Amino acid sequence: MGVAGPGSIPSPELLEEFSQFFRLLSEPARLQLLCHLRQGSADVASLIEATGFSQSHISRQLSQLQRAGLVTCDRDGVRLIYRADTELVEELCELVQKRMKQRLQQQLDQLQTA
Amino acid sequence: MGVAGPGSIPSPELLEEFSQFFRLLSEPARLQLLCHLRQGSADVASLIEATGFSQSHISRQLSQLQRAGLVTCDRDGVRLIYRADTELVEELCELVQKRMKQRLQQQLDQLQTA
DNA sequence: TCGTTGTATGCGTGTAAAGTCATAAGTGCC
DNA sequence: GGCACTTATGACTTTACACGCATACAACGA
Repeated sequence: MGVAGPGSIPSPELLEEFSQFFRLLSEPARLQLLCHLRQGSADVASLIEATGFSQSHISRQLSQLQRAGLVTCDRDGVRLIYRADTELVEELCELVQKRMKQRLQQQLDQLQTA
Repeated sequence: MGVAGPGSIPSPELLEEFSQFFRLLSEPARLQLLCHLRQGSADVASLIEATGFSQSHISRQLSQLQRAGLVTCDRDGVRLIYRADTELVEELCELVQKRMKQRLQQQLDQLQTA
């Protein structure tokens, strides 16, 4: 039994929530930020340095991730130190990656048997 | 050790692939189609009936899902019977849902202790 | 309090993708 | 062959959002 019992369709609201979450991860910039934060907390300056994005862009993306609880921040004087809770994201990415590998392997097998 | 070794950032290409996959799930319409197909294979007519979307829209969404391997189809005469490989999607959604519950529970606890 | 530094936000632009309509392309039946 | 039916696709409009610039806001130090 999964997200909803077989035979039932999730409500539009729930579908919307799921899609909103996945939308967060559908932007390379946000995934990139999460990846950087995966290596440890970082202040905004270093994220700008690492990604090349503008300060305003990074600020917006981080606030989105923060709303979803994927990121938190503590103040260090004036600057903010961001930290990512990447456990979930890593699990999700691993599942997807596993699937990607499977698919590529299948395509490879098809080419070799042909 | 996760998607990439700690200390390394996934390549832009890999980030792009991940984000493309998540983008597929970031659209309620596509999630909805997957949910319907989760209950068993279905032809396009029934999907139109169930969702209210136009035929062309459904066709496009299904072709996107098909490219990603989340959906396959067999011919039955003129019409196409679609089938979903929803195992991955269900696992992903369960992880996300687990997280949603945690977050809501935390917020609830905060309200109750306050 | 004022200046400095760091972060958030209003505004504008550009682009990607949703969604519809009309129509082409494919499939089976006569 | 032609005809009915199902799916795919080109053209189009509309909407959502990334992204940067300028600027407002917040926090610290002199």
